[in-house]
Amino acid sequence: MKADQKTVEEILSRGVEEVVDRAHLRAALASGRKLRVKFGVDPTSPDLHLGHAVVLRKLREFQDAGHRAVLVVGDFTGMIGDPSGRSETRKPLTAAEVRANMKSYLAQAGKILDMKKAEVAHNSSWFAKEGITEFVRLASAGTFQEVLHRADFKKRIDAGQGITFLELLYPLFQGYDSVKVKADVELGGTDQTFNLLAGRRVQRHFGMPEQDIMTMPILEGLDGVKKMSKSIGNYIGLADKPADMFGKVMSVPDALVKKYFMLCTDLPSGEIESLCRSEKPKALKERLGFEIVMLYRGEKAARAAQENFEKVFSRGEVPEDIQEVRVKDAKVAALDLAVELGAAKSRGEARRLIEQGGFDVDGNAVKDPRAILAFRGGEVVKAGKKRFFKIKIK
RNA sequence: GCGCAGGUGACGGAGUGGUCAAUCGUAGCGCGCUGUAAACGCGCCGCCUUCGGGCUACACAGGUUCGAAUCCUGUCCUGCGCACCA
Repeated sequence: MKADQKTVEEILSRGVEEVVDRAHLRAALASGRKLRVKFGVDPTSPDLHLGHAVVLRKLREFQDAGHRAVLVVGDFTGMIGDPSGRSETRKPLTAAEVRANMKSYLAQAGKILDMKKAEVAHNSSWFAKEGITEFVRLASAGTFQEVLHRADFKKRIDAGQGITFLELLYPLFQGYDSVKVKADVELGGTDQTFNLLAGRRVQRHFGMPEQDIMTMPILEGLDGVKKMSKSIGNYIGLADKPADMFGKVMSVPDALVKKYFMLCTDLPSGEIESLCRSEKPKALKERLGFEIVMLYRGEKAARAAQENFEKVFSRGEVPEDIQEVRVKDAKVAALDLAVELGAAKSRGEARRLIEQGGFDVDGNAVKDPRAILAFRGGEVVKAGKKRFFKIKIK
């Protein structure tokens, strides 16, 4: 395996926040040696989004350069819960939850990684076996002060919140994974910096060469401020329908478009630069949406998504494929229909939606919750700006 | 274990016997403007309602009172201090 210098530099820089030890990793990449690149998978999230993809895409780059991707499923550490960036103690997962999450996770990761060439390890396979002696040895790999100086712990301490022993130990456990899989490199988001560095320390403690670490920027979600995350709901899921994916990209604040291009598409950096200079924000963002959908769903789906967007949101027409909903009766009160369609969580919310003009049938706003609507089938009901339902009579 | 402080809606955080379904901010939702951007404006934001109102809520369980998120008792949970070094 011969790595040309350009590839090496691309791996080291594109969408990368920090590399430790940079010179060492550069040399390792240039050496032609096949590196073991570790990535820790959080078993709490069954659904992947573009934020996860940032790191996975980097991992894919390593794969393409001939290196070995090693996914470490944190099924054991998942029972502890990574304290990184957390403002409170996490509740542990059960074994069954972890299993179900991982199945779905790995399937989605396959859209980015070459799973045939990847190695998947579960850290329960060693943690469940190790004895207390090994635990004691591990527990002396780091110091208390070190951990307490972490910004996220400091914040919790200042805020008067609790931190459990287990959380304190988390970085060491994760570092131990690096020992067991003999990692040469470990990837993660910048929020993982501390844990990744702990991996180096633990490896040294166990008499092993230290891994290099590489951190990727955290991708902000649709709100443009908070980290993309499922629980906040500001994410673009890899499993989202093409139209949704495209639409969500369009709702990303302009300021983030360039970052998204760099981290979420395959366009060369130079081309991104010139596009950003020449294109208007809207056109630029459409291109971004197209590129992203294409990556996960193919060019055809990307075109369709873009056309659908033009049609529905630029021209205010009805989308192509609307969710068809069977309705029990041909005659229903607007309020009952809104609830039946799932347009609102409660009757009160549905009432509000209707009264405030956010509910219409074939383009005609219905403002009276009690209005009786008669359907023949095929009518299109719109709730808010984005949700459409096609009525089908049973 | 003892002492102190505290547990209020998605979150932050008011309220400390009636006028409290609970001020305010954030988030969210709808409408408007627009490029499903940003900024801004208006409205909404516990559940049900025949729109009169009804019901359930302020950790949990009891109690005092005509009346409690507000007072008392117990339980659970959280933080801080003390308890060893002094």
